[in-house]
Amino acid sequence: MTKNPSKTATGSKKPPFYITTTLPYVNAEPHIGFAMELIRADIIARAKNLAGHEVFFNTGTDEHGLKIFQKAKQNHKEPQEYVDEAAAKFKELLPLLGIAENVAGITFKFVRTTDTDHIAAAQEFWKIADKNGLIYKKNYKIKYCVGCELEKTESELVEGKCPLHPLMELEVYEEENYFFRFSVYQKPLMDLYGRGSVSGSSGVGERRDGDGSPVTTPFVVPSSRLNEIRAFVERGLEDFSVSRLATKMPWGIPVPNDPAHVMYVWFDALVNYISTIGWPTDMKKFDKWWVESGGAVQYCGKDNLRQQSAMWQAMLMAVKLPPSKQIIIDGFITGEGGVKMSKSLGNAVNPLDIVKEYGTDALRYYVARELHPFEDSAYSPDKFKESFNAHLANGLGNLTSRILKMAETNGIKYDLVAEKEFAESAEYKTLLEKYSEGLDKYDIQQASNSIWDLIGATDKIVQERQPFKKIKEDRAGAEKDIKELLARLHMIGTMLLPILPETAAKIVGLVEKNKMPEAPLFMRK
RNA sequence: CGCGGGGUAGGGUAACGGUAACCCGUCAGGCUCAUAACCUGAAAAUUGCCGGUUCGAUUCCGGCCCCCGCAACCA
Repeated sequence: MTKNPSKTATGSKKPPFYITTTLPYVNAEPHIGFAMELIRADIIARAKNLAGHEVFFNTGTDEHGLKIFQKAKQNHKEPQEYVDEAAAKFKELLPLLGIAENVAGITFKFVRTTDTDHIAAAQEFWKIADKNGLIYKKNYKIKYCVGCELEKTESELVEGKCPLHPLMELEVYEEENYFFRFSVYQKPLMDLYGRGSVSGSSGVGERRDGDGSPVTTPFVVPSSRLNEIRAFVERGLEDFSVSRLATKMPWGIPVPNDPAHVMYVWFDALVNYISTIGWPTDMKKFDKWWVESGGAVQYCGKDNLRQQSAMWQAMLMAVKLPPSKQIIIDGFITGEGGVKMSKSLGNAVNPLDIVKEYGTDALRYYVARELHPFEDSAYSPDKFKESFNAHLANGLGNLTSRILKMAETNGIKYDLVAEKEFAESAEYKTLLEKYSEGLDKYDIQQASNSIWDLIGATDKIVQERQPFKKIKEDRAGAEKDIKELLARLHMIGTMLLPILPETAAKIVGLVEKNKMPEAPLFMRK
């Protein structure tokens, strides 16, 4: 088997591919950050599917825990009622973002941590980890600020005091909790990070893709995040609490054989990555999507680095399951000037407002090309509008109009001979390499840039060869030019398929039917 | 000395030892197939500060200043 999917011989089966987002916690409205994560995962899912892989695409909602319990109470609702409504809201987002819910070859799943099969899976997971000796009970010191009437974590304290009530002594009491033996996984985790990394490959038990080829990209992408988690694990790990007293916080999955405790939400939520693909009841399905595929590619924000790349991996080891395939870390979307987005600052952006004004593909374009694939990026309405006008209206949309107008009025049709010729050109090969390499590295911006390189080069050709003028004295020459332009446009549409599915399908369709768009693809704003 | 990332034209980014590149915006010219779109050209950066290594540093080393995450049970 070859490592490069594009080199796989026709007919040989490509391994299944599994990609997932994190499950957003439903204590707040869907925000732009989650929309971004979903769009990116969707682009990768579609691209893999188009490249011939069968794809499983998972997303959903995380619905247990104290914050949700409190939020439900605030709204005078039962927790279940509250999360049902919240989950529905997140689900509504999917079609507006153009998520591949109904695409042939992509199995889409929206998992909720309150689903009965997820609850059963989380309990089974706990039982196995417990049986393997990785869960134990111990007294846990709680620091309680009487002033706030709240428990305080170490990170909330300033010099050992509650910053809001620095004159009051914290009450300390002990509570029995279950703990996970995270500490024993320091070495195994370091090994995991070492393997498959570009530089420090150990050569032993390398991570393998479903077809047996070694995974050559780092376990955590980008590699700066891999360094970060490595440094964190290297400093030593402490066991972490994985339960809460049900009397204090009943909204969670009951701990097996101990109804006095519920699972801590992280422990519960992370299991979704395998419960969603049938573990532990449908092991055939699980094997396909977790074992044959080489595990999940997990998109998450940088605040999730530890949970995804350390805690979850250790948990998998505790139940003797193979690790995830890769963790892809996103940056955050910030407001203008890199200021954190927040409701209180009033600079939070609702993805639905953008979709309403500009359309689904415009938002997808912005995420794909204007946001840094791994670092923080600033969003501003002005920037959005500028890039929309420059690249979607003036760039892609206008190019489509001008080429199809020439083709339609002169009755010149797209044909495969011209397309084949262009596909064999050095120009196209270079672009395609940039495009595929970008997608392989999860650098969606690079992949998108290659398409806009082609758009720019094609605009230039129209200007230089002037087929609209040439047609008057040299019909054959102009026809050849226009056929090449049509081939180029067709190629642009094809490359755009995973990124702007709706627009891409439209372009491909128009070229094949030799029809000029009835209305501009993107109206200048 | 907690850990990590970063400071490059008006804005956003790239290059990472050898004339500082790209996109947006601005200005001038060209074209008329196209969505006042498109093409060409120009202006615009002493690459955070100070010192060192080097024939030569944005790029390597040391120090300093500033910004942004994280610092574990916060989902």
